[in-house]
Amino acid sequence: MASPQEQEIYQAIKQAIMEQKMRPNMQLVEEGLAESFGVSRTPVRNVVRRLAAEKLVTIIPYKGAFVSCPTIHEARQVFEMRRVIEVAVVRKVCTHLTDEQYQLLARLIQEEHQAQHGGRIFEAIRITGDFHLQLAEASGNSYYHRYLEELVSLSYVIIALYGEQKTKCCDDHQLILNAIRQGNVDIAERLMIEHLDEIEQALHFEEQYERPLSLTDIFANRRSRVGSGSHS
Amino acid sequence: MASPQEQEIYQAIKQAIMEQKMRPNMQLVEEGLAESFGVSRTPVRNVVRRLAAEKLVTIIPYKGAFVSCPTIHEARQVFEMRRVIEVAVVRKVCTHLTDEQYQLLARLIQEEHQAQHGGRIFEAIRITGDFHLQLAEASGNSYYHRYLEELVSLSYVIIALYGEQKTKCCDDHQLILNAIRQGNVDIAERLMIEHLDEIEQALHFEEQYERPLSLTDIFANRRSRVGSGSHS
DNA sequence: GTGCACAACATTGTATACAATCTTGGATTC
DNA sequence: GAATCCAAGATTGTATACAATGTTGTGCAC
Repeated sequence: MASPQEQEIYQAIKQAIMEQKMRPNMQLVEEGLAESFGVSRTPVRNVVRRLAAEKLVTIIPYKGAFVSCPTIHEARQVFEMRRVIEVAVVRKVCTHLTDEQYQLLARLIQEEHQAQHGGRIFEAIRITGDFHLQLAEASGNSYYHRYLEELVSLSYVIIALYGEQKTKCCDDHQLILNAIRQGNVDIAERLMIEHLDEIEQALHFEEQYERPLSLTDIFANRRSRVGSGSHS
Repeated sequence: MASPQEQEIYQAIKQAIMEQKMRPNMQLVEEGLAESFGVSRTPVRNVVRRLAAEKLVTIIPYKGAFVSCPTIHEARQVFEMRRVIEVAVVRKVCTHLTDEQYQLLARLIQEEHQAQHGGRIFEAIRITGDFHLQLAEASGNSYYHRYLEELVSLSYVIIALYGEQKTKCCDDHQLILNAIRQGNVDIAERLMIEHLDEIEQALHFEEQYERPLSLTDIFANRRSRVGSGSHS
């Protein structure tokens, strides 16, 4: 759809965000990125706008593009949407999973384990997402995959913001895959919901943990205090 | 998010596609559009790419952008996805529809009736879509609305391709709204599914009605015949 | 007459230049 | 010393120019 050059830039920036090399609220300056990739601003601009359409970055007119910093509220919406889509995916896949697709998913789980044990944490996280996406792909409905790709990307950012760094939920995928393999629709659905709930509940969504990272929010209640304190 | 200028161009082109002023597979030439709107190619280009991200147009590199022409297969996927999302929307809205939201939806239904009776067919179609979108908005989860907006737009194109021009399903919306108002989750869900199924089944999805409009497809089986006929 | 090569054209892809807007720093005024 | 205004800088938004690519038409060879 887009030119191969743009596709490359898109993948690079997206991966940088997902691997937390670019943290939420960090600015994406077009000229800087253009220089890094050895191209002009034009293709970079297109990519940034595409990422904005996917809500991975937020554009403020005449100010700049920033890595999105989902609020707790938005994060909950993302996981709610994931539940809806992934339940539909699981239910559908239960009825017609080919051997080939099964093998692919099983291998992903194995790779995830290996990365986990090898301490390659970002690879493990990436593969975790790939499992969900591959499952969506197996459903045969491209919209499940398309929308889930967006939601999974956002999940990475959300976990970066509110999650603890350790990831453990490995067996869940295997259990889900087993249930699907056996065509156990209701069990597979239940397991998927529990799995997603587990991820969501591992996040620090209590108010005190909110990390807005936008300065306006951080110092929102300061104004009244300034001037009343004793500054030496 | 995008500049107001681009937003205007976006709305205009999108509406033109939805009102069938631009038919599937028609090319969107950037310079032509730019001239129409009195701007340069740059903002038009951004809009076209945005529409491509929404699958409303298809870009072929170095060739052009064309109004999408969903296949029967893709159309079915769109309606499957709609069912999943809209069922979730309806179930959620059942539990917390405010009076204000109810009034808004009731008024949309009324407007739809008026447009229908007044013969303003495209307005009626537009309002039909607005009802579904407004319902999604009432759910409070912006992702329902975001994705549904895409799917509803595509539905217009699909109906343009495979549907008959008469639209009748008016009472459905009222029945759904009543069920929601009464908090009847299961009935509301059933009605929504039936409603969407009705729309889908009103489409001519039999093979003989497929209108690909891409010339390669139209004349796919011609080659063998050429030369064997008697051309005077 | 048919098939192929090449050139002209149309259209998109990319780079660059300029305009619009926001932010920041300093000078001026009180 | 504090507040305000204005100018300089930084960054994005838009327009234009040029390069890459695909399409179409024409002429030549056979």
